[in-house]
Amino acid sequence: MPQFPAFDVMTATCPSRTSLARIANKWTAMVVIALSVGPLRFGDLRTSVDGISAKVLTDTLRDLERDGLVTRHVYGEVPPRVEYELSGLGRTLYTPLRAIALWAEEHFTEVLAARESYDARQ
Amino acid sequence: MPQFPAFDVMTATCPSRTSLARIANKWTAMVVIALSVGPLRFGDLRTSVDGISAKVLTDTLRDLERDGLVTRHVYGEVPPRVEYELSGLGRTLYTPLRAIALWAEEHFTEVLAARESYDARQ
DNA sequence: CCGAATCCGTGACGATACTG
DNA sequence: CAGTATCGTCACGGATTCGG
Repeated sequence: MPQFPAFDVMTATCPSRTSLARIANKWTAMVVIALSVGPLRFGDLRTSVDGISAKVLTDTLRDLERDGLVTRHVYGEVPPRVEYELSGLGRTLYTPLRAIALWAEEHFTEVLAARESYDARQ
Repeated sequence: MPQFPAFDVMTATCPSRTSLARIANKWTAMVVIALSVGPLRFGDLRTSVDGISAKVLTDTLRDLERDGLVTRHVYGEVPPRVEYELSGLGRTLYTPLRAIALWAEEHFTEVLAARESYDARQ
């Protein structure tokens, strides 16, 4: 087990908590991963991130835009066209998020098995 | 930007979503990181993860135990002593989680700056 | 048709008090 | 010391409706 030096995330006063909180929600990771292929418009994101509702996708994108992770381009067309793209900062987030997603894909069978045996024990 | 092949996390039916959801909450990452140094008892965890309440810590530990990420050892002593330890599976989760925490610590200034300028714009 | 705004329920989160 | 019990709040997330 590694040693860790200045553990700022662990102290409640440190503002790094706020950027950790941004990631700690249901959809952020998937949206960022979906955008990692390049700019996508709203509708494509909606089908790419399976199961997300329109409202939640808008909220997630607003938050990501507010935190400088995503940029938003509106084209004055009919029908309307809005594209979302990862910023430079957003791209730095992609690698660790992808690692989390890979972990989830690799280990979910073990997680489900552990859960089952835990529930059976009660 | 990289290509991704079989993107199971992105499909709503895939059970890997459930293990992704485990990480998508406020405290899991910090608790796992705190436990990465070795076994800790409840009280030490409580002070290590600054700001967490007893109830929420218990809930988080229960969930982690249920999913096989943490083991719980009760020593029949007075006063009671309970130690929590990362399982093998839990240790595989540490690396990606630590990467996320590092990202948060490295980039929170940029995030806060972006947020400020976004809010000023409204 | 595409994207945004409105309403609303649930559940995570948190404070406090209490028990073995 | 290591939790439980109870209650309150609030924001996340979902169905629906609106706008252009």
